Amino acid sequence: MDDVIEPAAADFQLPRILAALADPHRLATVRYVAVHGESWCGLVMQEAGLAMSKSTFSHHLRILREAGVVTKRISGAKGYAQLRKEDLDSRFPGLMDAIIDAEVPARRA
Amino acid sequence: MDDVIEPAAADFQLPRILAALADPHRLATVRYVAVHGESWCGLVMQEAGLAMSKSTFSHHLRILREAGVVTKRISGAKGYAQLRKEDLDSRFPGLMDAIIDAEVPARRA
DNA sequence: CTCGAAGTTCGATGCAATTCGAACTGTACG
DNA sequence: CGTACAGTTCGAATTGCATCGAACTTCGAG
Repeated sequence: MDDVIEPAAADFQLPRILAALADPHRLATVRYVAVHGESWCGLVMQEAGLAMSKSTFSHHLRILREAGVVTKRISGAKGYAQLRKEDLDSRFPGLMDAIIDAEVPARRA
Repeated sequence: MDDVIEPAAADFQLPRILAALADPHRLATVRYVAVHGESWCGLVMQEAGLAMSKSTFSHHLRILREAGVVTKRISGAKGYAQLRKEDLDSRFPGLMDAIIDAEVPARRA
């Protein structure tokens, strides 16, 4: 069921990581787990303002995992996503900090 | 003829910039001008190892310009591309440095 | 065991990106 | 002026991406 490959840090590919982060939904997801640490996927969807179906979110999370940006841990029926900050920093120092700390354009409620 | 919009730094959109950099060809282009400074487009195509038609390169350069990553200057019949380093740094400090300084995977000749 | 919650997978669909060649515009140079 | 060079634009073909609903698995709670 879970044959998603989460690559080792040595196998990270910059274009793939950038592509994973280039989608606004995925960027919001990454920002959320960057700030809140390991988070339950359901909460991420709610709190990160992602209006999409479960299957679509699952798809996006897969992209992030296969690029090496996040890991997923399963506990019971729930899944928890976490940013692979150390691995990312080891391969691309400063990249995630720059992206996470970037000024977020004001979003009107 | 040249109605490509090069956005002001204040209008930069992170997802768009990341998407522009996510393509290996465009990433190689950016890296080249980052190292060599303002460069003639023809040279960039040759030296950056881009095996593509002129029209395709023109397309990629447009993506980079519209995202705000590079500027183009026309001198006579030739065009010269330059990285908008200051503008990029002002909006996303550390981002371009991280990307430019990233270890490039060895490419076998 | 049964039910609901949590996720994944599977088509299908619609949209966007990449690529090319051909035709065009404009510059430089004999 | 005519030729070659530099680059853009325009379809057209191919491919990939985002999205959804439906069906399925798995876990936890009764």
